[in-house]
Amino acid sequence: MAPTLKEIARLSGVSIATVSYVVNNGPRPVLPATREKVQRIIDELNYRPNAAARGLLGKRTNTIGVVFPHQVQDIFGNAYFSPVLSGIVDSTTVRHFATMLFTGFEWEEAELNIPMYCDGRCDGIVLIAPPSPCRLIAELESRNVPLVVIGTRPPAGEWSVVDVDNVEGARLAVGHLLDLGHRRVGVIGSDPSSTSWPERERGYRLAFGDRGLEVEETLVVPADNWDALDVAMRKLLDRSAADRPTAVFAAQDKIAEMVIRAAGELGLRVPEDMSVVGFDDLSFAAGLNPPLTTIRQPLRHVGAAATQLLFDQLDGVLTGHRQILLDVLLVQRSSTSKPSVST
Amino acid sequence: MAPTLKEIARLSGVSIATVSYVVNNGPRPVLPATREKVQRIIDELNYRPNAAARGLLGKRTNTIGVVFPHQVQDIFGNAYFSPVLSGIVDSTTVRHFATMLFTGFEWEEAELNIPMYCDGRCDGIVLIAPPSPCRLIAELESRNVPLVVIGTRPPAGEWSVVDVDNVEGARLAVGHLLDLGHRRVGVIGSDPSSTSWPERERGYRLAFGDRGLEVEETLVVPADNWDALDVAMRKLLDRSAADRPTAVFAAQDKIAEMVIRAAGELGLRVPEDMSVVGFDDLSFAAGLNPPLTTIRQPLRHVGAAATQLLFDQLDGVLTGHRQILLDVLLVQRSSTSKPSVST
DNA sequence: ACGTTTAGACGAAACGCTTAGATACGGCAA
DNA sequence: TTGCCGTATCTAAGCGTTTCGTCTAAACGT
Repeated sequence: MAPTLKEIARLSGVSIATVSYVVNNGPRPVLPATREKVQRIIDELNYRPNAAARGLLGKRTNTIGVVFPHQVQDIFGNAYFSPVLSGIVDSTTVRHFATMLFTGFEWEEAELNIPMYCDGRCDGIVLIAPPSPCRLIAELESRNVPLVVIGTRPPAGEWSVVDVDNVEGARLAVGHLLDLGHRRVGVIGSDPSSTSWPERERGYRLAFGDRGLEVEETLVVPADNWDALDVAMRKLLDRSAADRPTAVFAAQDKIAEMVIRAAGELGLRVPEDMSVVGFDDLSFAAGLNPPLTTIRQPLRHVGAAATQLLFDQLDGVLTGHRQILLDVLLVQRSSTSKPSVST
Repeated sequence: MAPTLKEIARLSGVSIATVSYVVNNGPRPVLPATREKVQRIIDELNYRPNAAARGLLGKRTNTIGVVFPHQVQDIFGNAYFSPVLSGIVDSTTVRHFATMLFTGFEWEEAELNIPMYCDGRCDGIVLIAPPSPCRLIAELESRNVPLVVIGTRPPAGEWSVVDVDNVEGARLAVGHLLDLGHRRVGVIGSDPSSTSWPERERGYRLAFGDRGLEVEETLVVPADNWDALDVAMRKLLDRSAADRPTAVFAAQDKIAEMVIRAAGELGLRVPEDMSVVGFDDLSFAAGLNPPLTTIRQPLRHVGAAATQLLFDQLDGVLTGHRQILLDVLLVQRSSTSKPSVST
């Protein structure tokens, strides 16, 4: 059985208060001789203060919770979640915090029951990509649980958030296509469960505006949900050569993959007949055929920044909410080229 | 702030003991009328019992810890760890347990300091692939922390373990090669930090024995460590055509990948000039060129079984240690074929 | 009508820790 | 000598639970 303060106190002939002072270095002075005597016993018994008892005092548990309320088969194979979590764990480990994982459940389940990360085992929560209007966030805030959200922006600064600069990323991606000489640039996207799609669409429009060009509205093809994507894609690609876009900005790498496949089925070569740009730079993007030009998100950094923000909140360095937007990078591979002259 | 038992008791006009009985359904009877009254207040305030306080009573914290004491860049990209963890999290979530993650540190660090998963925040620990003689395991056992180890077998049943049947897997892999008609079958392996290599070598020998064949000792090439692998590989492959094995069993997929590359550099085609079998069936194996014939480990299942074993221990269903060996599967892809007749 | 059982509720101890308040004691100035 | 102060230590309260022992009053058997 694990030794306790009382045990140490008994063995070293002092009170438990004194032992506590030794363990925590103060806040009261301890005679060096006493300190050393107590420390020896502590080392001998491999004593570790009980986290539950400490937590009970309203003190820190040195634990943060990571909540990813989605059901995916192999969650850790998930190309988005995995590097983000990696960034989080790195940061917490450095500070000798533990990371608690809550995942594998449906979102509704978490909304309904007050979930277990509200029961005081965590000092704070990192919530990854929750749907946007969200009772859970309100609940956590009302219980004063320090909270940082990744990827879901608040309508009006109601919570702290770390996200990637979606607008700028899309602007970069589409700008790249326009600068290559493309004019008929389509965009296809969908992501009802997150705030990223509208922003990426905005970036698309900005890229045109930057260059004094007009957006051709028939080339903007949002899909209400993931299933509607196939239909949307046909709508965009299955046209006469004149109507067809010469380049497509897919708002996610996964969609880009589908676009490339669909193009192939229609007998279009990428990039000769059609350029494709993605967004995310998930791990599979470089392995596509052709390797995908895309926007790289600094996902590990997103995780690290969120953790840091949470720590700042815990330390009281930061009060109120803060929004952090991380920069994004255009990665040029082989799925984009100048439009063929035959246009 | 989160509501407490006392708060609920005050609001519903009963004692905290009664509220506790309501929350936990017994073990003492409560008048239905009282129960309902209390329950209403509980629902209203979204009360959740404080985990720390419960933990303090020597009761359950409903948390298990997962320890993976290795430093990898993208730990969740790790093809072994990721599915195992996935299996663990699935199982814990079903039982409404939380999963605590300890990783990102060097093994020595964990050995030295008594690490934080010994401080009572977890009901039990799943330890993934620790090095074999291991102070930490002893420490945990001495503190009566329920423990299940994945992948590292105890010399003599000192701890509970879940592992894949390495012997049988290697036997299957090598048997496959022998049954194809290969006789000069090499084996190359290394994994000083785990117990799997010796077992896989044993399976290799058994496959020969099963068929009344003799092992050619010059074709058995262990490497002391990961760096020595390159040398070992040359030793095995860089020979005259007559001396060279016509097939190689690589004790890990990663090694198989290296073997295929090395073969290419020597001008050997796989499988025409040399067959290669791996072990693990990590996610990249199917994507190799050629797609790798290998032994599939049921990794998610390993995680799930370990968790179940831990739960059994927690429930007192199981006392003492238990060893679970999971079955393994030969996955035939294109890196193996009959030996060319020109032999 | 009496003691005995039982259902239902309460009071309080205990879990291991932190910390504010109390105490003991030696040294110093008056 | 007395009083005061600072230092080192101790005592004890309290964190939010669970649970055991106790208490009350109604139900029971005789």
